Amino acid sequence: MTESRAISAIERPLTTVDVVIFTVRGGQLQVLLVQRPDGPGEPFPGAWALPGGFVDVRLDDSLEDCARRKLLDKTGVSSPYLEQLGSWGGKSRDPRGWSATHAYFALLPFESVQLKPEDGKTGKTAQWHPVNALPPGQPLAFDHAEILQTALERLRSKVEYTSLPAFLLPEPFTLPQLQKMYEIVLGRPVDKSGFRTRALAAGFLVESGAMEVGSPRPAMGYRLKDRGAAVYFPRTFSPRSS
Amino acid sequence: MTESRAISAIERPLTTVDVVIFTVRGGQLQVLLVQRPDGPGEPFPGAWALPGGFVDVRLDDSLEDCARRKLLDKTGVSSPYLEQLGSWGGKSRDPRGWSATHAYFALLPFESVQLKPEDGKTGKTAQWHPVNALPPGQPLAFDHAEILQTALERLRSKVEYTSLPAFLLPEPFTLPQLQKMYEIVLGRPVDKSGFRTRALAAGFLVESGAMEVGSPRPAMGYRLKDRGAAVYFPRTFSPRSS
DNA sequence: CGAATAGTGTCTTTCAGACATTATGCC
DNA sequence: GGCATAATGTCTGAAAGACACTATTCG
Repeated sequence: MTESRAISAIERPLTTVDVVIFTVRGGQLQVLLVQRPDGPGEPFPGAWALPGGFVDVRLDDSLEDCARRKLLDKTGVSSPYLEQLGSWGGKSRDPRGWSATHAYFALLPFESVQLKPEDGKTGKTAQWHPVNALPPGQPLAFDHAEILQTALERLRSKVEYTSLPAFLLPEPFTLPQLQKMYEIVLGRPVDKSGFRTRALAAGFLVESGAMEVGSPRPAMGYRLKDRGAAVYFPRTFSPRSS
Repeated sequence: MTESRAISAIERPLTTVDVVIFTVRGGQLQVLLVQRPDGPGEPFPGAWALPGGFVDVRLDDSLEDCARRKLLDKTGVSSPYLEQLGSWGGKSRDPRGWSATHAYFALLPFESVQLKPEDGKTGKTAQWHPVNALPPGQPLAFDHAEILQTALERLRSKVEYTSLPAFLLPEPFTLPQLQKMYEIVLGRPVDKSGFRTRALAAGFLVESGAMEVGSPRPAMGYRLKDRGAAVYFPRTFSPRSS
């Protein structure tokens, strides 16, 4: 049994955290990617990858702390929507050895991001890429394509029945703007009337006064009642509320 | 940057896998727990814990392999429903150092389990415990209470709109038996008519001939069309199918 | 025949989808 | 007034919840 061996004798896998950071820019869902460094011994040199890296047992009190640190480092955003996605681990995903990564996914408004023009030391650059138009002919490093795919599926699935897209907008926002976020993520139009009814009934919005938004008629502005958590819309198999 | 340090110099967290194994026995949802060993340096000696342990980089090709190995070891079951639950990691969850665990949850029919009467070497015993009546006054080891809680929430939530409870039954089973599984997990009665309609419409069942089941009238037996995956019932915000 | 369980039918309410209509502000 | 967008109203069909009813087997 593993437990009966001395702790120090146990061979420990490499432990990393990767973050799938989504935003919407120019009407498209985009993901933040960084380029792998070129140094000796570096795996996948020059390839695009999800931002992430080793857990630093001195800096990070927890996995989520680690994810937040990497997110802050790359985007300057300190409190986006952040959710654990899952973990991927095995002997062959990293040429340097048995490794396990803890993947998170984050949503943030494009306007809140301050990308560093260039990461001085390593020359690595972070860039937004439309999820439907990743750099062609250049597969992502490690198993990051699979992780990104899972993140996309999770996002699209949850958008069907949660308030997640609200975290893609700066506050305050209007209902038509929010509807657009849903449409962009889902990749299909959403009926206005039904959308409004459901969004308002879900009770995650608070009015914050009318907004000028560049269109003829001003619209009501809204804020999230609780930026800390997403709201789930009612599901099936549940007893009717009222 | 962590990446610029030599790989060998990076302090690696302990890496474990834990499995929350559910079954239904005696009309109750139960979870399999093991007792922590008593040896020197062992954390939480004697406490109940989720089955799990260190990843063995020699034995395990992947995290899921590791979970399956532990599951087979404890229950003798080789292909239950198995799903990743999430990961928990931090500096203080294990007194032996910074550690990260990858948690899985499994569903299996009670009848398929062969618990070893006792694990010879360590004297550890595995036992079923009703989730509503864990050993009183004895908190679970590590953060396993939190992991179990998360597993329960995930299970109860998914039961609302998936075929998960079917994995708690040996095949073939009848619709009334399946309905009972839903009711046990959800903790409330479910309407027979509606249940039958939805379950059959979801299309994850295949008829397999009538069964004697100890009740006056025989019932139709069913098997799962695909034991490899759960089926999701239709959700909201989606275009009508027909 | 009665008891017990399996399985079906019916009614009603809710609600999402589709689409039409009204409201408001700017040119 | 005309236009563009915001917001609301109306109709319909699908489906879930509730509950009544029929069917089959055993004693």
